[in-house]
Amino acid sequence: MAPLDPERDRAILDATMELLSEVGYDRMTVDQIAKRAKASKATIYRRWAGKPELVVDVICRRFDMDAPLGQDTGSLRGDLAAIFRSLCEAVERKHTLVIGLSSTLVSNQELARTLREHMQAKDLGDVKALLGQAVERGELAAAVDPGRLFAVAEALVWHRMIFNGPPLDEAFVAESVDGVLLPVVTAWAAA
Amino acid sequence: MAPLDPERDRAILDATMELLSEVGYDRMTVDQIAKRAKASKATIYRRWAGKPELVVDVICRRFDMDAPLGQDTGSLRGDLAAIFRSLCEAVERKHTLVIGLSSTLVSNQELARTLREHMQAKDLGDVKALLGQAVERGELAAAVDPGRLFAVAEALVWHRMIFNGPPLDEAFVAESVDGVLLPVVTAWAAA
Amino acid sequence: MAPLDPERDRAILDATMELLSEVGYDRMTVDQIAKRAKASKATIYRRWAGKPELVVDVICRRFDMDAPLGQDTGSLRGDLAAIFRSLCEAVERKHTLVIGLSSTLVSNQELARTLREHMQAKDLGDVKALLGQAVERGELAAAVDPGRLFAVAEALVWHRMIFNGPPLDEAFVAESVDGVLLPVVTAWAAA
Amino acid sequence: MAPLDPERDRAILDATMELLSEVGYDRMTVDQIAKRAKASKATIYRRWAGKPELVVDVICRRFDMDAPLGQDTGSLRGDLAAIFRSLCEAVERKHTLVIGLSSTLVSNQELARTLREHMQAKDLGDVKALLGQAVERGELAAAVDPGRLFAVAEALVWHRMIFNGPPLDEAFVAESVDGVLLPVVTAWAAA
DNA sequence: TCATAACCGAGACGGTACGTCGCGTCTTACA
DNA sequence: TGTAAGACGCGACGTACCGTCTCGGTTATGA
Repeated sequence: MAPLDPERDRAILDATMELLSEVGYDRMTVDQIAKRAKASKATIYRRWAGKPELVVDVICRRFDMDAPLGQDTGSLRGDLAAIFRSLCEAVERKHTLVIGLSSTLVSNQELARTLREHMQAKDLGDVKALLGQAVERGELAAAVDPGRLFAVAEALVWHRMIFNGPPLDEAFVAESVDGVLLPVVTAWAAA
Repeated sequence: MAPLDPERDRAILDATMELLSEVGYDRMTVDQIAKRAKASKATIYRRWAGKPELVVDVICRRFDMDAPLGQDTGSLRGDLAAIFRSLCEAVERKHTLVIGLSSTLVSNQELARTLREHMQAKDLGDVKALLGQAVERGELAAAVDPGRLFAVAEALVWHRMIFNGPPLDEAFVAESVDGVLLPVVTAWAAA
Repeated sequence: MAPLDPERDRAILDATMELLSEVGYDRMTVDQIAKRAKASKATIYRRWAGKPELVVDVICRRFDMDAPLGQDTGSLRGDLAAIFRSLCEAVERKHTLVIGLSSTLVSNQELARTLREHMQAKDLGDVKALLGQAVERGELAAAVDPGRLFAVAEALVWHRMIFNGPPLDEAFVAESVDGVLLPVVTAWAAA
Repeated sequence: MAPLDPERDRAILDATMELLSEVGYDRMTVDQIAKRAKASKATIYRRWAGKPELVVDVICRRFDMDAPLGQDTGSLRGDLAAIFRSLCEAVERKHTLVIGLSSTLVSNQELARTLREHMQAKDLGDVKALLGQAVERGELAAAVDPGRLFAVAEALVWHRMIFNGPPLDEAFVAESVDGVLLPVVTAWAAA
């Protein structure tokens, strides 16, 4: 057992994940994590330098698990709405974690960068596919950069989440898709 | 001296402002604030309900001090760029403070709303003016909601700040104005 | 309340005293003390550097409270037995405290000396009186040093307590008085 | 190598001995012992039930190394003084260890008895011999119990050590032998 | 000769207590 | 009455030590 037992890693990360969702970052206690993971605090602190680092690790490892978010609905607007709705759900699930970390991120650029890297990643395949289908259907004049579009969508969702808070309802989806994403993507394709 | 001495308000707010910039929200202590302001903690807690509320107040009061951000540049694009650039600067100056607060904002919608109200306050007059001038110049088919536009701009800036970090350079301004703000505002005016 | 509240001192010292008697030094916890004294650990650590120092303080303050131990029984043997029995009881009450401290005493000569000073003190008035009465009754040829006699008695009691442990029964009293104290005091008087 | 390697015993006991002298019982750590002995904690706990037991064992083994303490000086007083002086030296060498153990001894009578058995072991032969010689020389009326006498001597030495601290000088030896041991042993022989 | 078994070092583990720190409340003395 | 000073209860933090355990590696018999 000399090397740190990966089984304990998992138990601790799981417990942390659960507690983050249940009580939030601030009210989550290291003792609670230890108790729920049937671990001791020493075991936790042997792996992570502190509570923020542990939570960052949780987020990093869990962020790639997103279910695929694209569904072919037959129209560009429908596809965009689907993907935007799915993004809302993902953010709504994780915003407690990320928000709770933000103050740490400011003072620890290392962690911030690591976290950012794990927050982007994939999904873009789906976005690219739906944009391609829109071109085929004649809804778009040309292909556009899926990453650039996704970034705008992400910006809208996080902004809403941070400044207005949950919930992210259907009206917000409609407003965002019709008011921003469709105009923007249309303009890009026309350029 | 019966009413709360406004001189103490200022000293406390100043001390808080300084410390926020120096050590960040988490590492800033109420005792530190009291000591630097040569005040007692009682004096602080007689005015604000707690550390987050105090900091929100700091931000609210400082946000109104923004230099006017609209300059008539003669073109819609120029005006939008100017206002966007000014927003970037404001966020760049304050992002440490706001980021440090975000975890509180999520769990305290009251504060979040208050903060948001103070963050847009005066800006909208300028935005509305520049949009009006664009209509007069024939660059826009109709007036559009300045708040809605400002929200999109804000989303882009904060997203960039949180996910990519500083700095916010001129390329980002151009990309945002040409790629998002102009298409969006044109679409809205055409609707 | 600015200076350390003496009322809290008392509550903490009392709680410590009780717990020492109930569970002993090793099993006594600072949290237990705090809880029983309805105090916080911070309040305790603001006054004492640590658990050993607190307990030494308890002993120092409580050690002088010994009830007078001499009763005139009409014979030297009876008086010696009474005083020896009373010493046994005192030691039996305090041995947990003193024993529990001994390892600390070794590494902290300062504390050790302080403790020693508080462990001797008075009582000798009673011992002197009974020895005087014995001279008057003709049981002793001359007066003897009460301190020297008390030291021998103390040695016997502590030795028994440390090496054999409790209880200190009547057989031990008889053996000590008849086998050591009486021969010794007789020899001293005859010299 | 099936039986527990005696070489490891020695290394561990030596390390324990050194550390006891250097930092005292409380601040001595099992991990420290293991590291200094280049052993693992498992190896230690395979041999001893715990830290106190290990230390008791250290003392027990070192106590038997005492140089023989009886020397025939030709007189009872001289013999008693010699043996008492030798006891003083032994205690002075070991008092740090024994003092450090006393709290354990109180709560663990088993260990206390074991320790006590090892502490008197061989000595009594010498004591018995010197008492016998005194009878032969006509200095004593009858044989007396050597264990009982040794217990009194031990009590005096430990009491002095605990309550007055080192050093144990020649004045103390004279006072003890002439003031206590001789009167006591004479009284016992006359009974 | 090789396998079986016991030892060994290393060090992770659960648990418990420690002593520290920060928040928000409260009390006192002064102006 | 408002203020400066600072003690207080509370509770989380991160550390240290104990005694147990699991892991490979090595040595020493006995099949």
